[in-house]
Amino acid sequence: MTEQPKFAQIKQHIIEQIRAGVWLEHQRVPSENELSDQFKVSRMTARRALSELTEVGILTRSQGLGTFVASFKSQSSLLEIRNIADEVTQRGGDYTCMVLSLESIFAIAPIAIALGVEIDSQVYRSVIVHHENDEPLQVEERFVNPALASKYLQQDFTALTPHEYLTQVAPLTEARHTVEAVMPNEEVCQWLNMFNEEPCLQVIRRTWSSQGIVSFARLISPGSKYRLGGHLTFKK
Amino acid sequence: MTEQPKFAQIKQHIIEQIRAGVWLEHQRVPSENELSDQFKVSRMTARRALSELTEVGILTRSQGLGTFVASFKSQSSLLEIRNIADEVTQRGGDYTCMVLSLESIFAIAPIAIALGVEIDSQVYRSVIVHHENDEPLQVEERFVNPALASKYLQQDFTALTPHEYLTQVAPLTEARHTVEAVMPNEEVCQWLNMFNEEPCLQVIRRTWSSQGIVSFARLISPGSKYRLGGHLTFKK
DNA sequence: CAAGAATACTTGTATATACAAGATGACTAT
DNA sequence: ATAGTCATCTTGTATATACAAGTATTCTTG
Repeated sequence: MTEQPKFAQIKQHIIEQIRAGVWLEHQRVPSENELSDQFKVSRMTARRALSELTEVGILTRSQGLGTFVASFKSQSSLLEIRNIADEVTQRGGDYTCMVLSLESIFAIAPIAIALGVEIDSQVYRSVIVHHENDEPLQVEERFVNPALASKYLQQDFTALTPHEYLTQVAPLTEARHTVEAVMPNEEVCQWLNMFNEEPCLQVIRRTWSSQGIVSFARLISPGSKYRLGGHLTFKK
Repeated sequence: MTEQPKFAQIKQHIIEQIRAGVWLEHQRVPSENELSDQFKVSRMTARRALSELTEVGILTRSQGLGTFVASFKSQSSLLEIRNIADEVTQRGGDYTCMVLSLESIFAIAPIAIALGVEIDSQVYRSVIVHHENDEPLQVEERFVNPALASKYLQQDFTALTPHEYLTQVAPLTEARHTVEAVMPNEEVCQWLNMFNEEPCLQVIRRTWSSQGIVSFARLISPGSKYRLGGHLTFKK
């Protein structure tokens, strides 16, 4: 093998198809036999490509059925900022949300840069407060690149969270986030219904699709009500 | 195969040896041929066990040399609270630390429970402030189970961080942490040399070895100086 | 003694083959 | 028409074999 090994070439080909949006979430990918025909390799080699991509969570397989593109959700593993609606209902809470703002604005410099668009161009902005048992739990301020989600302003986010909607219209390929402790400003205090000042956990998250930066979100929660958890272990 | 497949049995055997502390960090594990002799399987089957454990970060392999138990560090992947000394030096900063306290105390209830020992029994406690360029960056208050690290009080933590020392004397098998935003109390303000109040990022971490809970640590950093980052992507 | 070659180990890649087992649709007998 | 069977697809497990390539030791040769 002068260059890359065959199984790696096949892996790369599969990833490219997914990144380019040719094969979408939950869609079937070629079977071991199809791949081995197509790439002129043995079934075991094609199998290796599929298996390794499965192990890192890009594909899922099921005996008798086939191999499928995994949902981006499952990618996330540890530092996933889980869908807050799921998180609340999962622990038996009552989840509601309020859309405080849903508009088109002119991007000031820091937002334009974070979204990779021109300064003063139009971008979409939403402000949503997530509640657990009617108490505000998290405020989500999100800026969206209109080129990649043109119908963002027409959505009903009490039914489908922005993150869920965006993963549908612009399949995610990458996400970065930072976690920090901040003091809420007045606006945030109002949104979260906080009377006395309290430190907040702020997650900043930017998401990419194959066409570019999709959105930039600030998720702010009161330190007393929200924490992130992580868990590492040896057992497989 | 009536029960578990052979490669899974071998994987389990390897994990057990590591959990039990029989095979330590960076130590060699049996080669593919040795395993295939021992378990009466083909080399490919033994290889599969080793490869899969490598892919999840439990082992590392190197052509011509052999297969080794990975360092627990590399386990961590995303939410790893990286060794702060490494983190600072890696970004070109000057790392120093001060040991403010290193003592044996009687465990009050919450600490005893977190460590899984009797209330009022003796536990070790250390308070260390980590500095970057002579500015305090993080305070680490740690409680240690003396049964699993009896010589903890004799260590020089300016040379080897507590986490590094503990992984040596009690190989880690599991870690849990939570991240939250808190307001520092007076003590912490003093430790971190903070004059005006500022929200802090607090990481609580408990670590396990095969013999039980090793330690319980609170890592507190000023929100303005420290953040956690995460990164998810499709490319392998 | 020192430099290089031979060797014996290791992991890495690739193939061909066999059978097991889950899923599905078509076909058949009741 | 419905229930069961069968054929055929899929992935899953397991083996035997071959050669490539990296590492370390030993042996040979100058």
